[in-house]
Amino acid sequence: MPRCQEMRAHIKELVSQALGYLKRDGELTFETEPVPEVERTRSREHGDYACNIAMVLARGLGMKPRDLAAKIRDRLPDSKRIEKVEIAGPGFLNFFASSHHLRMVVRDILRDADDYGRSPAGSREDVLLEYVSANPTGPLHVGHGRGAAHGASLSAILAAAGHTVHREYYVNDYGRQMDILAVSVWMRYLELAGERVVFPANGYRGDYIYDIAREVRSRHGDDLRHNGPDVTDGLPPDTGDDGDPEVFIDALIKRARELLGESGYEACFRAALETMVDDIRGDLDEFGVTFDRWFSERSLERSGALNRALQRLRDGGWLYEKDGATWFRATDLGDDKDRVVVRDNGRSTYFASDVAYLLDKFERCPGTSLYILGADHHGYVPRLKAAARGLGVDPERLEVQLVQFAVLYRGSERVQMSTRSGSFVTLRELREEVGKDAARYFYVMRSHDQHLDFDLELAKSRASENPVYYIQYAHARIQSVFRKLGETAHRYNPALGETAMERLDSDHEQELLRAVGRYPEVIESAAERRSPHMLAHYLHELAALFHAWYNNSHFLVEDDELRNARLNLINATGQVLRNGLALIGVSAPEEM
RNA sequence: GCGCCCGUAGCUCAGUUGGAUAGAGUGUCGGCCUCCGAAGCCGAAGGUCGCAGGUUCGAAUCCUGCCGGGCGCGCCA
Repeated sequence: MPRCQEMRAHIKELVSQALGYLKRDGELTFETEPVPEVERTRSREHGDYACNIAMVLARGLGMKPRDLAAKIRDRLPDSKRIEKVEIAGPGFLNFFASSHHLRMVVRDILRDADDYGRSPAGSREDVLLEYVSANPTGPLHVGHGRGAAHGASLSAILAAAGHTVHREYYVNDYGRQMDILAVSVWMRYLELAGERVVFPANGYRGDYIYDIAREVRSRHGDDLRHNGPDVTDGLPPDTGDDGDPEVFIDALIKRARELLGESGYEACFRAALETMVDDIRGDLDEFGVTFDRWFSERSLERSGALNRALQRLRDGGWLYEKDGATWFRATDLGDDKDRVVVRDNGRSTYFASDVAYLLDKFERCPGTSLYILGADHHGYVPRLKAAARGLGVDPERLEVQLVQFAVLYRGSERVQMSTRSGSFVTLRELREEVGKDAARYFYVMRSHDQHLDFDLELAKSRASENPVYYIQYAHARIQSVFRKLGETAHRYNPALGETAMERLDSDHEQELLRAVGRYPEVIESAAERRSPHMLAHYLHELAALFHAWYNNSHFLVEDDELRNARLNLINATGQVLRNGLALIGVSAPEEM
């Protein structure tokens, strides 16, 4: 158990005991046992921890808060971890940590090392996170990047806080878009084979389609080749006055299935799907974003999960037939309209798959199922909640986190994001330009429900204005001090430093001690609020405290005790920076 | 029209679920390298927390109504 959590629990216990004494002696009476809340203070002058119990209870007891606070303080048991307790402001009890406590914090960090700040695995509920889940119809773009960075960072933070985490990518390999992709590949294949065919207006036009087509050609030769006229004759017009690209592409898909047969069509389809999923997986791997499972939408039908989910809704009386389709009575469950689950052509909808996947998640994960969605999907939330209710699952177990868009800037100039204009749009290009570390940090440095202005120039800057370099530089500087130490006659002696921790009495040192001790609370809080940006901010703050101290005083002094005490503190600081950066997928360089 | 999100320093944003004198970065201005990495530090200036009510010991935070911005309302995925 991290010491700071113990500290808060410790103070709560002290206050509870004091209240108990007051009650026993008949000085106070409560109807229900009060539960004290203890929080970190904002500024040093208010001590380290504050308790507002006197303000909460004063009214019911007909007392002035400060008077009550004084009574409580007088009965607080002694603790070697508390230096003093003051009454301040409207009635706060301010607790000042003793130097003994601060010494323990550094010792714990150095002892726990990479595990400092981590709670025991499995000590909290299971959480299944689904993130990215972009359609495998093209490369990931910078919009997906934020969801990926957010999901990966949050997963790591939740795991560090003791949750058992399941990370999943839902592969939409079932719908019409995939058919359009398959046909796009086939059309390029025909083009490469020398057939004269006009590419459909609604097809996927990216160069990667040619790559896949070439792959199909090298594997199947001319086996999938058909004459141009056979492919397009008799189809409705694609473009022009009475053309309709939507109608055309559907007809083309039908024609492709007829001409190619099951196995030929499947060849194009599988080549397209596998290439795209591999590409996305590789892209995310390089971004430090990984998954425990890539969940195939198609598998829901094959495994019977789809029918099982629909049957469950039917059993609950939530399905009805109308206009040849099967509808889900979502309006009775909080949604604003009923939803089709099986179309009049007999094919199930995307939403039906979602219901089945949702049920599957609930069955596999006993805790919370967390969706990380782009903000443009917020309209989807009520129907997911309705689905949970319809399945007979507590909708509280379904949690949705909406991630707002990222807007790219080059300096003050906004980067137009258009596939057509060719101005860069893929995540891969972003990584290549600014690097993985900067991209990961920038994506999570703002609250997920806030729009993000992503400045490419700033992300590439190698100066303190760039928060990533600023934090990494603090870490590199710390390692540099130890390298420098190696060039002197002195050797680092942590045990000696530990006996002299009370020598760290300057404001800079005290602030830094407080900050490194706060780290486990930051993890806990960031996990609870599902807010990786809290960690990003904390790391910047920690780096700032270090830089200020570094510029203010010298570490490699002649005094053996003081030098080793200071080395202990910067060693602990480096450890915390490393641990925190690891959670948001940013490296902690030894030198820069 | 209905629904969701957002309005905090010139700009970009925090604000520990209702606490103390609202904080960082950046920009502007002024300082600091004979010294462990100046990729850094110190200081100054900068605010009607969109507006108006309400809730209470206490509101940037919760409630209501406006104003302004973004997004969503398919038998698409």
